[in-house]
Amino acid sequence: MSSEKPTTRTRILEAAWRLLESGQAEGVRMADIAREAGISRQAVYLHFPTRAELLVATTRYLDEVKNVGERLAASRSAATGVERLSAFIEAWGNYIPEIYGMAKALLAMKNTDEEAAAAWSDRMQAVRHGCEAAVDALARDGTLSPDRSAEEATDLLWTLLSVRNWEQLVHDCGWSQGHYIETMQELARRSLVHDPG
Amino acid sequence: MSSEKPTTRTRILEAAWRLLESGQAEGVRMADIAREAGISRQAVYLHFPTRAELLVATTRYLDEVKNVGERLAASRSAATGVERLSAFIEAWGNYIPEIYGMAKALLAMKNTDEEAAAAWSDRMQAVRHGCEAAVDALARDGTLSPDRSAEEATDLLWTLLSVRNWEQLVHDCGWSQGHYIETMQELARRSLVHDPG
DNA sequence: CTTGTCGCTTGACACCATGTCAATTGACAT
DNA sequence: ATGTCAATTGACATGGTGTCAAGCGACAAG
Repeated sequence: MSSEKPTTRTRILEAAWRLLESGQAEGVRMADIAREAGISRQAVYLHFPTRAELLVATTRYLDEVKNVGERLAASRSAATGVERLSAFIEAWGNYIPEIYGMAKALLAMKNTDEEAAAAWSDRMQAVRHGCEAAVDALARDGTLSPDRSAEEATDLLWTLLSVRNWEQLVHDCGWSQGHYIETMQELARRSLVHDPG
Repeated sequence: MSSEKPTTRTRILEAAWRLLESGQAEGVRMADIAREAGISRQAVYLHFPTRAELLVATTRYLDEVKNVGERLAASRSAATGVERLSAFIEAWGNYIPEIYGMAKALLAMKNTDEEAAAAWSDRMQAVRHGCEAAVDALARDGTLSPDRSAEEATDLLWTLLSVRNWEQLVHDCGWSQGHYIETMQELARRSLVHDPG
């Protein structure tokens, strides 16, 4: 029942995803997406009023298909705050490369498009909540570094785990994904956890 | 002799700077800059062939006027590696807000314009060299964290001190400039320095 | 005083991507 | 047959960048 008849809408979303995923985020025009989906440029506008809304919808589609929620299950079920922190970093850190194409496109639109900015901010707030939950777990254990408030710690962790930082370390500096994850885990531990051991 | 007759070129650069500095980085068009400089739009093109080259020139002009080199003098003359690290973070961290308008505009163009990307990368490499020098000073003192190579440490420090991270903490999270500096210094110490204390 | 040229102006225009509009086609249902 | 729905075709408006050509005023040199 699932792969019977992909609707045009879905074909557009998958086309957008495919193009964005494979580099050149900035070069993806409405006409390109239409061609990739095998329909006319105007047909795209019948389904999505603006480029921004198409990108936003693609983001949601990705989240649905990739099931972000499930990914974070491990981090929620961790026994201690420290373990939870590490699990969260691993889960989110490994999700970044999968959404990187999308993220880049959305990030680029953020400058000019109000809605794209709102959409991105929305996604990032979700990540921030994950950070907050991890920090709260530390606080409950009494392992949160004493010279940092929960909010500050959340801000810091959230910033540390930004897509931009991932991009810089993995793409620009050539770090492996594994090394990125390990280093972020260690960095978070050293900067947020009291007496990290 | 200095403020006798500002050349048109200089007036363009100052106009661009003024507009970029005061927010709305994305909304600064060639026509706006021309109007601000009190000349015709086409005159701008007589001095700068493209928008990208104008932005790049403005960046260089800013660096010249603000004299970045001098700012880092304090960090170079620090006695210990740890002091040097802190001084460098303070110097660069306090420079960021002054170039933020420019940076934002250049960063936005990076996606589409080859030359803007190159110019930005160039500026950031300069910052990276500063990071490298600080890390090397730690290594010479024997205070560089043993489980990190000099290059890794440089990558990490450089990423930590990115304009994007400053933007997120100070703008999005509402941190004060002072708090940003202190936290970055502490974070760098905790993650790069062996037995920080 | 004329001639040249330099820096700038004016205005028209090409280009390109987004988004709009209107008329048309083809499939499917009733 | 008729209606409707999704999609097509092609024309067009908009907004910003960058190009081009003609003209103009000031200043220098013959």
